[in-house]
Amino acid sequence: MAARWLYDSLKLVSASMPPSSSSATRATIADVAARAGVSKSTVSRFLNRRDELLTPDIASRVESAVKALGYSPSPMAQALSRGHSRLIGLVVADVTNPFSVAVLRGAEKACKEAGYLLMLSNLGDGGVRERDAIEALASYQVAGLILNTMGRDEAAVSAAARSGRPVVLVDRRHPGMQADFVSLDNAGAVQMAAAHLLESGWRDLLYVTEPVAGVSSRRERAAAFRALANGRAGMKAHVFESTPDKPDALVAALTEHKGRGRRLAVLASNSVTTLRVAHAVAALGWEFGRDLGFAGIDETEWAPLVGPGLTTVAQPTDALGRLATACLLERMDGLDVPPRQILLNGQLVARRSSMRTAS
Amino acid sequence: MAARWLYDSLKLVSASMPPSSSSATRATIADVAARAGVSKSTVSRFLNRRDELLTPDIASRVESAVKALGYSPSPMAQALSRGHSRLIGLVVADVTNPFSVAVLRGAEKACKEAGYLLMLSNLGDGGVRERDAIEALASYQVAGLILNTMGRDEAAVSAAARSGRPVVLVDRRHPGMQADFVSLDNAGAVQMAAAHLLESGWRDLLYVTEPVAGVSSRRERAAAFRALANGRAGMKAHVFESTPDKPDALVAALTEHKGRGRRLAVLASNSVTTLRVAHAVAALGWEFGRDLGFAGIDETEWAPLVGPGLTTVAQPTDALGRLATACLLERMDGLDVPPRQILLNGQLVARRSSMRTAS
DNA sequence: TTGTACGCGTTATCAG
DNA sequence: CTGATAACGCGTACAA
Repeated sequence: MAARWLYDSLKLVSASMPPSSSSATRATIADVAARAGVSKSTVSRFLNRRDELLTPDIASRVESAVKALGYSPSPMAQALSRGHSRLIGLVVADVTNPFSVAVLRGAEKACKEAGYLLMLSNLGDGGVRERDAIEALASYQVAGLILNTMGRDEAAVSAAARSGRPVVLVDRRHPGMQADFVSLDNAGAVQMAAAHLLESGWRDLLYVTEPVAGVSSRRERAAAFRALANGRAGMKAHVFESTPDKPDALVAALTEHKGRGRRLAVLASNSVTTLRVAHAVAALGWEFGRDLGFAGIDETEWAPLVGPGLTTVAQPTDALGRLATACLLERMDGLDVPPRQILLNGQLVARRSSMRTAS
Repeated sequence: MAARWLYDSLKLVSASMPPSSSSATRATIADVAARAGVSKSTVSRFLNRRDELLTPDIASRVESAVKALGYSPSPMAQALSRGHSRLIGLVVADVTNPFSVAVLRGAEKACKEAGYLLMLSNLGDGGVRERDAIEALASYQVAGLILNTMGRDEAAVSAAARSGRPVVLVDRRHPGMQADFVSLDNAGAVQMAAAHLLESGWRDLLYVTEPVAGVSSRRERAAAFRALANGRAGMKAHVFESTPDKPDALVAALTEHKGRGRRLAVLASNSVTTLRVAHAVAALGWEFGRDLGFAGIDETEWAPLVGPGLTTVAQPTDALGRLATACLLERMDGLDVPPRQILLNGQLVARRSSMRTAS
């Protein structure tokens, strides 16, 4: 009875308000119900499951009430009620990395198209652990998680599992995590770049990578390079792990390997190492194509502008982002198959850094 | 009475569950209350307003219950109840722009430190209007909005106002929007760069910008350049609006202005135009420092690597992002002063593109 | 087909 | 100082 009274009073209040008054507070489902002279459930049903038969009369009344009030449901309340929101959590190891941003961009587009919003969590160098990021996101009842992380945090795996939400990994695998995986075909990309360098006449290849420990994509690319090196005769191949703190080491490695022959080319693991190599080459006063061959994974807007132009393998970043989202959406939709693996091909963008110039 | 019965049964249920059982569903405040043998209100008070005196005994009981259950409140439910979430909405015109990403990074850090999460909305080229983005974010009860947008959408202003949340504008003003504004000191940056070029011996300055229509930062920078040009005698100054679709126009403009004298330098409005100019220069076979002086706003990781190194004015992107969030936090905290304007100084990074080389 | 009543997890207002 | 109870806005069995 008390509830009944309250309901009626609500009805009066909202009915006595000017139709499209810009009241400080947004219209609720109760307002719509009152204005249409029906119950909240009817409005809810009309909004969610239109297929369920509704009396045409009532349906149109609700419809016009919704329109008149400019009503749109509160995602928060929906999330609380349904147990999950229309939010997708994205954990990125480093938003500074152009690759991550490009993927992010693709994912954001796909999310928006599907009516989802993106919650972003960046694990800068700062202390925030992957596990915490995942839990923070999960506490917002995200519908799913896209992870592009360091991949070392063991606790992250359990946190992700505990969240009970579908997860998709991008670029970096996470041992033991039950999730779809979307990535560049790393081995293929490395082979493509290396083959291109060899065909262009370079004989000694130096693979420059960030420390591979713990990061699957780095490990896979380096492994592919090594495998390749073993396969071919008459080619020298070395791997150098570069760290940001001591650029001199890279310069030293470059000069050392160059000394052995006149056909040294560098294969850089990604845009970060590409940058380092370019710096080292500048410091040495060398020129790409003449003193050193070069190809690197990751296309960037500046690749054409450095030296004579840098040869790269472009990743399909947009597709990666979109596919990751697509996987998630399928899982949310109930798809129940074993973890999938989606590998996309890179595309070689040949520029002059890989072309041998008269010396 | 019915409620009482329900409450007791709940107590039993949760009490009969293994303490740290990984139940599928997270612990709620009711679970904690039951375990501690107190009411939900008490737990809530303990969590939110510890200052209100609590009996030590009860406090410790609640504390241990919280710990035992690994309880943490549901932000969703809190938002529903409080009327606002611990979410901050960020609308970016173009995540592809490194400047935006850098700001985003600073903002994300500051948010995380303050216990807020970032909801991202990118307005790619795609049809999504600013207004829709703001409304989508607002519907999630965001505590505040950081806007770095095109600034043309009139509807956005009203949408932001209607949201009732504090707003801070970054880099781009929005006419009529009641909000704090955080940005580079555009006039100062342009003056700094121009002065540097003139001091370095360049006499004819060409300012290259994206179309200024509707974007405040572009307009302000261009205006500053024009003002400067009027002030100094013996210096020629022109403005060129570059569009992405026809790069030839830029090449033409460059050759045209160069024809008039031998001391032409370009001042690029941001990293986007810098890229375009670099492409044009490459196409012309010119060399920075010898055939053309150059300075551009926006420091990038590749600036040192293009040609002899590009002179730039670095924006304090991280500070911009942090300050924007700080403004927001203050407003959320109730600060009620007229819209503020925070202008930060750029920093000149002199490289060889601005140094005249023997020709 | 439509309405009632309750639950989702918190906070806040009041009694006690 | 603590506890019952009503919101917050919505979805949904269940009843009618």
